[in-house]
Amino acid sequence: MVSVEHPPPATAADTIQTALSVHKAVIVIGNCLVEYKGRASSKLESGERIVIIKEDGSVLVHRPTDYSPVNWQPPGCLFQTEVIKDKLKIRAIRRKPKEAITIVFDKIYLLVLLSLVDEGEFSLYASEEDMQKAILANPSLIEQGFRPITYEKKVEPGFVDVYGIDQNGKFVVVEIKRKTASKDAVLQLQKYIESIKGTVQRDVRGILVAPDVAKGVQPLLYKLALEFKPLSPRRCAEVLSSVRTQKLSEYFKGLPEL
Amino acid sequence: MVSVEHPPPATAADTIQTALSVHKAVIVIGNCLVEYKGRASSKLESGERIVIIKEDGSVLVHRPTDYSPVNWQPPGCLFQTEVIKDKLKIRAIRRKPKEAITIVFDKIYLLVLLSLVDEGEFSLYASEEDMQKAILANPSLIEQGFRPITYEKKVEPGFVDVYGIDQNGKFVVVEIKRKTASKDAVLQLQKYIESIKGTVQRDVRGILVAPDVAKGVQPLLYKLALEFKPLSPRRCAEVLSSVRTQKLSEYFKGLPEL
DNA sequence: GAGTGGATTTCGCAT
DNA sequence: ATGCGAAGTCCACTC
Repeated sequence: MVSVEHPPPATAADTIQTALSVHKAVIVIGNCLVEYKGRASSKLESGERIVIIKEDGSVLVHRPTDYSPVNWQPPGCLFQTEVIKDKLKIRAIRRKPKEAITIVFDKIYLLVLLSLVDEGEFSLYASEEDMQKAILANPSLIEQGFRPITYEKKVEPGFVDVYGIDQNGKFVVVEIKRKTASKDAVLQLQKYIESIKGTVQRDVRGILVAPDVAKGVQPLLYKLALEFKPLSPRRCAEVLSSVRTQKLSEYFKGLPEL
Repeated sequence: MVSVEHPPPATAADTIQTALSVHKAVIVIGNCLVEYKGRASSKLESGERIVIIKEDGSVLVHRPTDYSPVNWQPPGCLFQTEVIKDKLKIRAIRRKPKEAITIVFDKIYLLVLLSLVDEGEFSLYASEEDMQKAILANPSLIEQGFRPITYEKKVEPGFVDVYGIDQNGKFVVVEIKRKTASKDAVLQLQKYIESIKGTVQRDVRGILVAPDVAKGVQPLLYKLALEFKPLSPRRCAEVLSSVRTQKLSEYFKGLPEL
């Protein structure tokens, strides 16, 4: 790791170009302008920012506040550095979609060159997929006697999260949301049920699984004769922790055949 | 701006705590573990990363690749630093939703303290809102004789982007997408039309405005008797550039009353 | 404070 | 490659 305070622009330009060519990451802190043209266009007037260029060719321009970068470029950019009138100009270009950002520094406070090594594994729990897995692994989370038949079943308007039979032999369509379910979720579920009702003779129940429902959703559920089963992603992650495997399809093994 | 290479953990802890208390930004580069618990949970094993803590209490943990941070915290966090067994532990906590990330550094390569000043104005062109404005300012972008009546009109399933009358007095519902329109966009438009047809006696046309449509959308449009008007955000931004005002409502002024 | 929809969304998976 | 939907989405705006 190399860090240089207040490097002259020419030095900075060379250093950055070299670093990028050997796939090192670069951090530049200083006063700059940014322009973007591509899917949209943007202009950012002069100010002090943190710019990160990663070894995969992604770019981030961060202002002093906010979670999200004010300008950026996803991985895969080509770079070009240049000194114009004592200013450092960095241009990052992407094909497909064709777009580019141009960053012009008139002051550079700090330049950092890095070669980070990061083999650490990242695992995330309690996604919607985890909820799906938990239900397949432990169908009684829905209700006593529920038996899943398929997951991600294709019906005309889209894909049903989980599809199964209840203890009375009725078909059950399960729609899963990891957050408070909105009106949209209910309408989606309704669409699936309509679609399935058109193809089978049996009764079809619809169950919305979510930690909560938005206001005004409860009456809608009642009106459409759909059911709600409260279930949090956290709870699902716990249930899953004892039987966690890799793929969703693994959870499907051994489900009762219709 | 202060940058320190390889600071001892105790010094780093104090420095960071002080910096955060006076709302300075901090960058820490080193080898760390990250754990997150809140809306979901995650664990990130040991590796070298760039951590940015901004003055507004947002946190970013960046790996050597990728546009998006592997872990983060939106603005408004409270911080706590600590040294345990020669390791620097940083904890960022947020209420509402209740969540926290914990970052433990066992090696610190670089510590940077910053007080960035950034008053630069940011402007973005060619968003979906720009397309809406362009159409209101120049209705013939849709077709000869089209007259907008309202925008963001509330109908049961949601909001209609632009609503108007064609030269034959038929109602027109316009759905705008700034990217290739998917099946979803068409179904949304269809929902609006159904809803409006239920309340008026006149014919209602549906026009999907987008730079392009996804494969399989064309037949769907035909089947539902909807129309497609190709229009790019870029083109709209150009049209708009000559008449750009501030608010969407400004473009609505002087629209013909029904 | 909750609900709704856009984003230069990004990301991942399936076709 | 394209399409489709989820995301610890974030964010701004409305009610």
